[in-house]
Amino acid sequence: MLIRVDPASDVALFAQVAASVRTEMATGRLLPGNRLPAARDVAESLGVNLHTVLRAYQDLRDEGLVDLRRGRGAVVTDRAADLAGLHAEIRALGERAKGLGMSPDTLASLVRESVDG
Amino acid sequence: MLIRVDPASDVALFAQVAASVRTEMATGRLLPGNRLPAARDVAESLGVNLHTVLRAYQDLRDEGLVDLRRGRGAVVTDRAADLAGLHAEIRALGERAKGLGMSPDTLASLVRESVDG
DNA sequence: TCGGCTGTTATAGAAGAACTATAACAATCG
DNA sequence: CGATTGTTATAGTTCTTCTATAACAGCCGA
Repeated sequence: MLIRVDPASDVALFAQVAASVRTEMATGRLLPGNRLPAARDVAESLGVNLHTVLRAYQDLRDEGLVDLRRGRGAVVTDRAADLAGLHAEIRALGERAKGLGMSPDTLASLVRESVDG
Repeated sequence: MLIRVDPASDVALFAQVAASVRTEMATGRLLPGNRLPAARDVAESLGVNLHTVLRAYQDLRDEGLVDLRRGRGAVVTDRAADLAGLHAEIRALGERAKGLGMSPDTLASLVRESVDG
């Protein structure tokens, strides 16, 4: 479970945590049934507050990617497999964009509007 | 030039303006050499502040998508064609994600990490 | 050249989001 | 029971966003 965070990024900390987890799911390093590390552990290892990590976990729950229960932790749901199914396509797009020198923001913005538009 | 803005969105207003412009580029409705509407006009028609629109224009400039000069306005650069080149692929990915009931945030997050990762 | 249009810069304030800190609570599990 | 885990509550600080106003400086057409 690799969770990276860049305090200098313009992306909010909690969003970076959630993004890290999603990527772990998409790449198959985090499978349905697996449990995420305890929020308190992640918070300590990243040097951020407990609530920052919990906010990320709750976002993932709202997306249906994890089940949250006190005492039990955060468990990856079957829906996480959907992310893995898109991984190859996403990676191909990312490589093309990178080859054009396109910024992450630019591509992410286009993709976002492409989904809700 | 369609520039939409949703005050209730969690995406910042200036980011929504920039996203609208990028989408116009990607779909070919805004071509290299075209001039963007004056920031003051956009601000008035959207009911937002001049600076909010200018922040969007400056982000687009930082991405190399427009040239900004006082008195002349914001002119679309050749790099905007790169966006159009990715349009079909982005649209296909967006449709697949939409079919899975995936949120714009989820997909945009995965794509963002796929570029900088 | 003049006048209007354009982005640029400066300043300031209000509002909201993000992050932190602490603490108590409640479900789960060994 | 006791440790672990997410949940909720409260509060305060910091940062970003958005607004408002005003003056400035480059560009262009008449």
